[in-house]
Amino acid sequence: MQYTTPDPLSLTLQALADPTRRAILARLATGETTVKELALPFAMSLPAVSKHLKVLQRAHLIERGREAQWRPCRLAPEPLKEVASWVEQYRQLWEARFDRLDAYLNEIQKGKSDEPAE
Amino acid sequence: MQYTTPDPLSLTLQALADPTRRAILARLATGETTVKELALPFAMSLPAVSKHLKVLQRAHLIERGREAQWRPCRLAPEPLKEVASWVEQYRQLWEARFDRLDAYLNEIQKGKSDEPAE
DNA sequence: TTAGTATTAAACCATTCGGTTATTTAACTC
DNA sequence: GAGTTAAATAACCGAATGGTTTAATACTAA
Repeated sequence: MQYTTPDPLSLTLQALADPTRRAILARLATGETTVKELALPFAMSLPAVSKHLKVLQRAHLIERGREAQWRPCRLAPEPLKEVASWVEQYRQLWEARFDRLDAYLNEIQKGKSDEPAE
Repeated sequence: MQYTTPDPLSLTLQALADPTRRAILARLATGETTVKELALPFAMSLPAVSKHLKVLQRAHLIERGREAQWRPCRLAPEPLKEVASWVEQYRQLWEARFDRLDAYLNEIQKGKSDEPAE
């Protein structure tokens, strides 16, 4: 389905960048279930859901089992760790920006704004 | 460039799902700079980098300025907040999984494994 | 005005994506 | 075996992606 396998983080993020797939993960967070049941809430065909599951599986965000004619899916949240730690690198940056805005608003409050927030 | 604008979180995640774009953000975390300078580390043409910047801008992850013939880019980390809070929803799940593995390993250590980790 | 620099825009290309319908495969049940 | 159910696969489609090269735009500087 792809020429060069992307790095794991890109693979994870790309899998997460679709609302249907995130909804599937949210459903699976409440417990293992079947493809048919996963497909129920969505206005799309079963094969479409099957493809989404394949993308999630390729990103190691779900694992599949076998039980008679069912192929139950369960959440595999481990790859999310890498997403969390990647985004945490930037936390201080967005908080710094907030701090600056805070400081600016405090200045305004006091009536003397000598350092505008951009 | 797109028919229906996706939801903001999908837009952000999709923008992040490319190693070039994440590298650009990492560079911008150290300070504002120009397109040409941003393009230097990459083995691709300038228009390619320009397109990546457009994607990041569409996702509101960067902002552009104007200074003579340069269009300096600066990081706009706010959308990452939503990514952080989305992924945090799952933290207890991946930690729970670790806990279960921990418990299992403890059982093994003791020599009696009556509850295998799946 | 002309030349140079920074950047974008346009047109193109191959691949991927997200969906469809129709067909297969696999397992169960009668 | 025949029918039913669960799910995947195949073949197709239009749009988006990530890249290219070539041309245009915007500004500076001589």
